[in-house]
Amino acid sequence: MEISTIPQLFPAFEKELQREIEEQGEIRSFKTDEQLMRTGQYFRSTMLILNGLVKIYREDDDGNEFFMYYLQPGQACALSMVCAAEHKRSAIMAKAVKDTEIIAIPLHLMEEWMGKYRSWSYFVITTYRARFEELLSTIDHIAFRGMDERLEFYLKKHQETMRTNHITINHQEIANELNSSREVISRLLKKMEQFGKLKLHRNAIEIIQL
Amino acid sequence: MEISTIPQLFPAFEKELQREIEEQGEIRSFKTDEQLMRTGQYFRSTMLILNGLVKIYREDDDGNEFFMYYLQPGQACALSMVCAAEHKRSAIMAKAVKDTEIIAIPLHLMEEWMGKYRSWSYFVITTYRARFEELLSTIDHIAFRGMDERLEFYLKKHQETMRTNHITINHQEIANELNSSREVISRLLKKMEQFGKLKLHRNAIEIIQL
DNA sequence: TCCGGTAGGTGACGAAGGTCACAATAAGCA
DNA sequence: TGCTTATTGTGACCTTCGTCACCTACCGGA
Repeated sequence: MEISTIPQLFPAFEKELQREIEEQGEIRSFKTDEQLMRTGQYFRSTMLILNGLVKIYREDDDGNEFFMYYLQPGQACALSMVCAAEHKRSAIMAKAVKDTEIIAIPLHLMEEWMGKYRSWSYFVITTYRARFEELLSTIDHIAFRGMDERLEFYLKKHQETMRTNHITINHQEIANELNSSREVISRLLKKMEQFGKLKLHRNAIEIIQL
Repeated sequence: MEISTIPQLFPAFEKELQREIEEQGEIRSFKTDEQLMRTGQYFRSTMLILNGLVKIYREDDDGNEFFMYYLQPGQACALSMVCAAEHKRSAIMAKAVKDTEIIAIPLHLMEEWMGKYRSWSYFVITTYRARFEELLSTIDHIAFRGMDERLEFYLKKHQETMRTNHITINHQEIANELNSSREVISRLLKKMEQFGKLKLHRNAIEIIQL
């Protein structure tokens, strides 16, 4: 795993802020598939992604998990900001999809820096903005689109984020993330294969043309 | 319409900021059912609600409108902040449901105040937070719940926001806002009436017990 | 090589919800 | 009062999607 430094990942931050992050932030590591946070958990810190890759899910009471968006190195979890600040339970679940390192910023620093560093308050706002857009786009899909379009969008996102046409995943997992069922996903994938959009393998999907 | 002053609506703002808003903001009035912003429009300002009531919708390409949440006096449109700052087209539509007055803050002031007034940057972040939560709850409903639950939630929200058990609306409009069809809504409402949850009238619904 | 486990394929069926056609009311107005 | 229009009610039918049952293909280890 390549080590990325704070200055590299957050070049817009003031030198002083970068130093504070390095000194006061607590680095935590997660293995692939490990959960960074669980639904119902309380937050006492917000987290910046250093390296790896994280997926953010919404869960309902029955444990269904619904994939919302990816978090990449250099990004922060907007939800952890919301929850930390409001002393509320987390309403989402975050899972590492690669081995991942994050740096945790305690709540009191987060607040303090808001007044102290312009680049920090700008970063926080930009983070909200970006996630806001993602959520809107998610709403679009589930409100207006059918499962076929949503599946295609899901694969496209995966392809772009992982920068590969070879997706290692099984149908059941996709079904979980789209809050659907394995059979439905299998059928739709088969149809897409017939249209020449992709090729199906065991435990893997090869994207041809979406 | 009662006139609410800036200090009354935004008591947390510094005196100086309140004065700037009064001096530099541009007050605009909208009649009931008038659109405050349309999908595809560019923003050059953000808007604070002074009085009245605003509904925020997401629209798709075919003109279907999907109700997301209410904005009340003292609140701001988070989306207008996003869009204004990113020079992006609006992805949402806002409609006055009562006669409404807003005060428009030009983009450059919005940015300037971020550094100048702590209460302003706090306000902006709180606004994002609140809308973020609304969106998450919206996603929950459309991802995990059936139309029956969503209809009930919709009526509950209306009841709470308007502080009345007498809702003046027809079935077609509800269907539009939930991205469903009139017949489905009529059937579900009828069922709810049979359960004693409400009473149906022409152009109106009387809520008994939700 | 055999066997068990996992992944994927398929048909049958049902529920939810969208669509169409048309009937029944009620409100408004000439 | 009678006509017109907007609103609501209803049955038939279709599509999408979830579920169940069961089958097939493949992989990996004993």
